[in-house]
Amino acid sequence: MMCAGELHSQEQHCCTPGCRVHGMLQPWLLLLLHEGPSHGYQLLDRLRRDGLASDPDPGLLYRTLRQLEEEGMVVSSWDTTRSGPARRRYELSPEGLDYLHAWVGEVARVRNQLDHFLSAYAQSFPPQAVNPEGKGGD
Amino acid sequence: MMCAGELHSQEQHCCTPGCRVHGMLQPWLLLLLHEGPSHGYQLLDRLRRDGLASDPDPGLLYRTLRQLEEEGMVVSSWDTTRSGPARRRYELSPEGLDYLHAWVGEVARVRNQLDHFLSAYAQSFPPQAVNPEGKGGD
DNA sequence: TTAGCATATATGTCGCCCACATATAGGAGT
DNA sequence: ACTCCTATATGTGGGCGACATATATGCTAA
Repeated sequence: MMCAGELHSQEQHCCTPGCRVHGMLQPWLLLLLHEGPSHGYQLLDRLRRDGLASDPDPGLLYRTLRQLEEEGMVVSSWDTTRSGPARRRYELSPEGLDYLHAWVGEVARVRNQLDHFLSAYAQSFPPQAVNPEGKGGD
Repeated sequence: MMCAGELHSQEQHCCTPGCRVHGMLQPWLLLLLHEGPSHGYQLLDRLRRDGLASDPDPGLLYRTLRQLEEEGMVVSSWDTTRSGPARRRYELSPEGLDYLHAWVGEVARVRNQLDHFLSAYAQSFPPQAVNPEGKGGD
């Protein structure tokens, strides 16, 4: 995690100003649900193991699922077949599938923007440039 | 820009929920300032032409520059040598240069995360997979 | 029995970044 | 005077993430 403040002072307990994947929870949930219906806690586990860099916040996850439901991207139903607390079973809707596809375009675009930045940086700081012309790099 | 709501209802005047480059204004400013001192309005122009996908918000830009100054990443001074309104000349500090380098690592990490998502998506939706085994894809 | 733990869902609060609107001011052209 | 361009700055509101906390079910150990 990085934050301008952290280079010269303490914390700022929150949300890492600076770069991070913002809003990637939604597409990850849509993608995981495309593989089959699931419930919040399980999605949390799958994200922990496979998806996001750091532990997704349960609060955010459940809020995001409810939001996706409000928007019609997923459909939920209570599942009380198993013992233990009732769980909400989420299922991807056709709209949700469309949304997932649309998301991918956005993500690819963002990735290209990051590439663009990294290229621009690489131009300003040529990696190990041993240049025969003798022009100074930095 | 994309927003779940936009697929089935109207607007939400603000901030594109969904994916976007979050917090990339800072590293872009640091990178541009590495090429030489500049002032806000000029940075805005350079970003418009070269950097970010969409017009950066002037308000955000000036706020970000002041924030970077508070954090010691840039140093500013008034420039009244030219006619017209006074302008603040921003210059990258050594700390700012360190910060830029740190940023690049973050950006690369995020890019890898986006790649990871795109790969996972590609696995779920194999591109044009004409599979000889005859197994249904979707 | 009751205390603790894992499972499972949910809300409160705060901070950051972004979008959009607006304010201020100097200088140039009409 | 009025408008436009340059240039900097603040107000306001929203979305998402981080962290804390509340709730309830069921199992197990003391």
